[in-house]
Amino acid sequence: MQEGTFTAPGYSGETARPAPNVYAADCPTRLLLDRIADKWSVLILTTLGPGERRFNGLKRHIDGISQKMLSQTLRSLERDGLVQRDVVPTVPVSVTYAVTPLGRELLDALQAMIDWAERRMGTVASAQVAYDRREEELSLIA
Amino acid sequence: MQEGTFTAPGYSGETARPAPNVYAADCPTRLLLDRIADKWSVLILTTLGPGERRFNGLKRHIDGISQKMLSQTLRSLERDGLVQRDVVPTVPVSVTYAVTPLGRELLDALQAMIDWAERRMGTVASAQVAYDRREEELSLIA
DNA sequence: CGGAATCCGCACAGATACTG
DNA sequence: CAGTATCTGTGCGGATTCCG
Repeated sequence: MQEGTFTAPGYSGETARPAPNVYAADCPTRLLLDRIADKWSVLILTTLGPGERRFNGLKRHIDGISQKMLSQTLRSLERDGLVQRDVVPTVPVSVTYAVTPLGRELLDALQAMIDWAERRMGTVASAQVAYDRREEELSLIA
Repeated sequence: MQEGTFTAPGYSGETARPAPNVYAADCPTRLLLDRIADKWSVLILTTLGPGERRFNGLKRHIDGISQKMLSQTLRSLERDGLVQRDVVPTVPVSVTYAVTPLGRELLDALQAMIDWAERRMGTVASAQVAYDRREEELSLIA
C-alpha cells in the first residue's frame, strides 16, 4: 500500500458517548469535504467533465500536478465511485478515465461554485489587498 | 505573525518562461480552491449562514476545531472579504462574526454541493466498501 | 471571552528513479 | 504509456500556555 490512501477519519472507538452535537464530525458535508476538499480532486473532475482522458493527458492538462498526486487522487476518486477507470489492452496498454454518472452529478453541483469563482475571484483579490494594506498601516502605528 | 497565513503559492521566479497552458495555476477555480478547499472554511461559512455568531459559539458548534485553526481560518475568510468581524467594546470584549454579502453569494453557490452531499454520501460510502472488497479479493489471489 | 505565541508530529506533497 | 517505490521536507493542524 502506498502512503496516502485518503482513509476516512474513522471514529471507531465511539461506544456510547455523549455525542457532542449532530452537526458534528460525521455530517454529510464534512464527509464530502474530507474527500474532495484537497488541491486536486475538483480539478481532475472538471478536466474529465467534457469527456474521457488518459493518464498523461490529464497530467499535461493540470499544470503542476505530480504523477504521484494524480495517481493517488484518481484512485481516491475511483474508490468513491466518482471516476471510472478503463484499461484498454493495447500495446502498450492505454488507460482512460471518465466521470461516472455519480461524478457527473457532483460536477453539476460544483458548477455554481466554479461560476462564482469566475465572476468573483477578482473581488476576493481586491479584498485581500485592502485587508493587507489596513494591516500594514496598523503595524506602522505600533 | 502567526505561522500559517494562507499565502498564495506565489510563482515568483517566472521570468519569461513557456507558460504551459491557460487552464494553468492561476485559473479562478484553482485560486478559489487554494483558499476554501481546506478542512474548516466551508464549515465556518455554513455555520455563519443562519446568522452572526461569537468566537466561542463557533468553536462549540464546529465539533473538533481547535482555537488556532478557528482563529486562523476566520482571519483568512475575513481577509478574502467573505466574513466580517465586529468588535463590540463591552467588558469583557465581545466579537461577532458574520458572512458578508460576498460570502453569502459563495454560500449560495456552495448550497448545491451541500445538498448533493446530503443525498449522495451514502452512495459514495457504498462505492468505497465495494471498491475495498474488490481490492481485498485481488490481493488474496496474489 | 477572544484570542496570540510557541512547540511539535506527522501526513501530505514533491522529486527522483525504476518497472511492465 | 501508465504507473509504482522510496526518500525527503515542508507546513498543516493539534495541544498547550499565556495575555488583555
